[in-house]
Amino acid sequence: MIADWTERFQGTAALPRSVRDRLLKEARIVEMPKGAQVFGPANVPDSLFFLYDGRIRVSQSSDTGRDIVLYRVDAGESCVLTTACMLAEEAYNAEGMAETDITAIVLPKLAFDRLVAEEEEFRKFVFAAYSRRLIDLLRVVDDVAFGHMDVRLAERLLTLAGEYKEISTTHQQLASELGTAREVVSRILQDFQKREMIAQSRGHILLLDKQALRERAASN
Amino acid sequence: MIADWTERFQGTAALPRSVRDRLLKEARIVEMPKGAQVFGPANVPDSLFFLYDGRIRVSQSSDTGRDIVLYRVDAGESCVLTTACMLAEEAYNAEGMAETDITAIVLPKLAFDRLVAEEEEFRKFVFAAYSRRLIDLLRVVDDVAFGHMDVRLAERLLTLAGEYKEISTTHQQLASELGTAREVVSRILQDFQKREMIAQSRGHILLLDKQALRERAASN
DNA sequence: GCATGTTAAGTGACAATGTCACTGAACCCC
DNA sequence: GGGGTTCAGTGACATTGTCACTTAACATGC
Repeated sequence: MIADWTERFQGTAALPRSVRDRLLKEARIVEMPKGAQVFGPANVPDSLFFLYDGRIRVSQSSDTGRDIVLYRVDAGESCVLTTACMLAEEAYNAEGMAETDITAIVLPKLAFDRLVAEEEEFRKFVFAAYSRRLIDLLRVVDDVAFGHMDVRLAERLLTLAGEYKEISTTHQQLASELGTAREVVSRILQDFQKREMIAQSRGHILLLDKQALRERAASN
Repeated sequence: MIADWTERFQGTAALPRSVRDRLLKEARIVEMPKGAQVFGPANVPDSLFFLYDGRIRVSQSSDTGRDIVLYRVDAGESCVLTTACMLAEEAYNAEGMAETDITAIVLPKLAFDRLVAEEEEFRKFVFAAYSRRLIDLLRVVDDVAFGHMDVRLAERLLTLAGEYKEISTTHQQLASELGTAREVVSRILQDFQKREMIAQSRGHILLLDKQALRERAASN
């Protein structure tokens, strides 16, 4: 159980005790299992989403069946794309998917609006969240429009591995990260393998030479 | 001279007279000639930008010299990317360029913040502006990652022409719209020409068969 | 007029990426 | 251990990106 989730968010931790107590009453705590769709074209929420724990992957699908990951929402962040979707009339096809089991705080639209009006700290938090996502998307556009696939893949491998050396993922999943086709990922990974930067087995990739990958990720 | 610019914007026209009068005092009116850089990496504004008249093209540049247009800001809209840029620490490389002579209203950050706090109408306007841009960027990502160049080019030709039949632009400029290379645009336009969808002369494109272009733009 | 420089557009070769249809390999489960 | 399923490898080809170059259109000064 969660004692006081308002501790967890930069935008709420700085608020006066009275406001936070009100929030605790008004918000709902939601848990979802890994793999659940948090939001999507058929499932547009009407509230603000704070991610208390876990990670959400926000991706976009083409009608030809290819996917691309736009960004990830980590614990402590809010997911503003949902609020954007509320306002948008147009059809769009972004979806949020729970990448781990998640715990989220759902704040009704009305409470959200009042909070934005009354609390400067919270306002800053919300605008920062929007800005953060705009910047994230600028980065995606830059990568997709101008980046080379081997560079992007090297970069993504390092990100996904974090401090570890092994990644459990399929070529198809990597392709869906980058918005490309599986065959392209296979080709590039084979090249990486030939250069002994990685080793592969079904569903697993071992990063043998992170330094070389970092160099590749920084090149071009 | 502008009599009362608050008439012009959805977010300000609905405000009480007293608030609008205060705005008229606090905001500054700025004019810029066609071709001027409204904002950019070296020129980050610290205020909210309302575009009163004209049009701004927001584009992103790669370090290899290619460009892509992200969206356009029309009269009556605000440009929130500037506010996003304020908050972002990271280097980004989007720039806003006056596509016509423009007249803009510059609202100091402080006045902006107070307005967001006090006026629900204005708040709605600001959030709608953010959402609009997020959606625009989603569209760009979708196009670049999954769209075919001939389709995108046909679409862009129709948009740029509007109700007219002729466009005055170079292949290079079209390439910079779409984030591709001039040679690619030349190739595709030659194909369109062969099919008698367009006619070309140096610096000009005549749309002969808009219907065919629309079909191409809708295909794939 | 004409020479000259500049910008726009065309061209061919090649590399990188996307698409398709298929094969082979690893894993799962009974 | 057989049979189905998912994952990865392969070759052919289409599209797009890159490079180095040529040709054409326009602008300017004489």
